[in-house]
Order: sequence, then structure tokens, then C-alpha cells
Amino acid sequence: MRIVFMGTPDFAVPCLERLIEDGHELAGVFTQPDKPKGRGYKLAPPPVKELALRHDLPVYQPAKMRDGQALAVLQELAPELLVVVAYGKILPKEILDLPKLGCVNVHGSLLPKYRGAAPIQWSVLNGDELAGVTTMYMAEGLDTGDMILPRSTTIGKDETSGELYERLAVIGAQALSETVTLIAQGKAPRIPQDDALSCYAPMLDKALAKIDFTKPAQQVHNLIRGMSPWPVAHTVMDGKMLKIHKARLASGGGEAGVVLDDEKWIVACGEGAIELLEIQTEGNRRMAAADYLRGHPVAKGTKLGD
RNA sequence: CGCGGAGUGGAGCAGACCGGUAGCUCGUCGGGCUCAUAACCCGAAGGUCGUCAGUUCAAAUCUGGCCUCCGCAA
Repeated sequence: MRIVFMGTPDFAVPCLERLIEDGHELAGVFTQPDKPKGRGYKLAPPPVKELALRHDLPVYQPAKMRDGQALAVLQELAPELLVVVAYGKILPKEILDLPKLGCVNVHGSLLPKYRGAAPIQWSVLNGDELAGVTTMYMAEGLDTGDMILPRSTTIGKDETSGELYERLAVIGAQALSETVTLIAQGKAPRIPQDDALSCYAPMLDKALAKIDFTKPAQQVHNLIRGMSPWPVAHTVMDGKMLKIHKARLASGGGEAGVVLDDEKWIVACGEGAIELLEIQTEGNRRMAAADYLRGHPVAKGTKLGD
């Protein structure tokens, strides 16, 4: 099938890879423009662009989708189907209407829950047991299109957003492959979303990543899992930022934020306690809590969060 | 040229300002104690102090370049 692919981050990579493996004709790949990233503001190409270039696919990086130029390019490419995975731009109606077989999107949640930019992270933050991906036909509203194939998976007790994200990217690629096959056969279902059950999963923000140890341990744990690998849950110790990448529930209790043990890094929460497993201090790389403690003993009674 | 931190045995750190025998916690190996242990005791191995050059009688330490890693900010 003649397909144009639109996507930007890592999440979209397995999907594009799968379409290539399945032998589809990739007429073109749209991705966000290169952006200055990291120290020194070096220009970094999005992961999807790197993959596309390795396969000698034509890459387009328009800044705007609504000025008519993108539409003109698409008319030229004349795809039968448009596949969009975490592209990061809203497509105007005239583009959505262009491909004969329509536009499909792979979304990182079990729709209609978690429409929006950060569905995977929010499913972890909320302590859900079930997550998934859904393929759908695209409509003008944000993630409101008719569903085609849902695929669910259980979230591990200690699983982080980053880990779930990687798993769902693979599951999403599989669902996409099946979806495209169904469309080619004219057998793809159109399941309308029940708007009453929907909710919105906005982009994460650093302000949300500050740990409140007065909350129950399970909630603190969910925050740490959900905010990893970005923006990373953090607190303050001795006046300096302490990032916490990984933790697990532990037994114990006491004043919120206080360290309960000399050897292991167990911190009391409003209810219960958590053990810090992987942390990062200012200017340092992330490391196992046990490693950090060898060079920097943290005495029982130290209080975090001030 | 966005701001800043760091590279020291396998891991995490100290030592650097005030140059002169490289130290701590842990790990590893050997031995001992113990019903037993991630516990305890004794002993050992393991480092051209990121790299290149400079200053000096002498550089982990002072000076300059380079490489690598990271935090903030985007």
C-alpha cells in the first residue's frame, strides 16, 4: 500500500520500521523540524528522521501544516493511506480528507481514556493496572476518531513510564500492522468513542514532579514511576535537588520525608514508606542508591523535602 | 559561542585553595570464628590520579589545550 508516515519521537520508530518490514510503499515521511537540544543547543534530528534517512525515504519537515504547502506536497505524494504516530502537530481537515483510505493514528492509551499528549505517563501516575494502545481513524477533534483496534497490557507494580512507553511502542507497531491489513481488506471496524468516558492527559510539567511525602507511599511511588524518565520526580535534600528515578514500596512509617534507616534509603510517607533505588544529585549522573550511599552516607533522621 | 559541575584501584567518594609516601566506605580473593549469615575478626591483590604539553628539584595538587560524562536552561 502507498503510505505517507508522520511521526517524531522514539515511540513512532517501531511503527515506521514495521510498515517498512511489511513491504509497504513509503511515499514520504513527515517529522518535526530539527530542534536545538541539549548543551550548546546543538541541532538534533528527531528519531523518526534518522530511521527514514537510513532507508533512503524522502523526509519532509514543514513548520506549519496549515499554510497549504504541506497539502501541496501530500497531493504530489498521493498516498492511499496516511499513518500518524506521535507527530506532534494538528492536521487540518483538508489533509485528513486527502487519502482515499483515510488517516490512521496509533494512540498510547485504551481510548476513550487519556486523549492527549501524555497518555502513557498518566496511566502510570494514576496507578492504573491496565494500559494499552488504540488504533483509530483520525477526526478533527483531539484523539476523538473512531477506534479500530485496541490492545491492552497490564502495568507492572514498579514499572516506569519509560519502560511502559517502550513496550507500548512495540505493541503499537503490531496493532498498526494488523490495522493496515484490515484496511487493505476493507474489514476495518469503526467503533465510535463514548465521549462520556473520555478524559484528557495533558503534557507533563516539571511543577508536577515535586514529591509530597505527606501523601501515601503508593501515591508517591506512582509519581516516581510516572515521572521517569522525564521530568523525573524530585525533592530537596540539604538544600540541593535530589531526583528519584526508581523506588519501591517498603515497610515502616514515621514523620513524612524522614529517612528511617542508615543502610537502606527508606523514606517515610504520609502512610507507609518507600525505598529509594535509583537517584541523581545535582551535577551527577543517575546511579543506584546503594552506590551513592557508599560515598555519601545519609544518616537516619535526615529529612527530605525542605 | 546559553549558564554550571565532574573525570582518583571493580563501585561511590576524600585528598587539590597551603605542591613532597594516594586515603575512606563497599566489592573481590585467601584465611579464621560461628549451628548459620549479606554478621564479625585477620590478611591480600588491584590505581601511568581522563589525555597532551608547560612551570618545578618534585605535580592527583599550579598553568594552558584536547577528549569524555553530567546538572540547569530550552
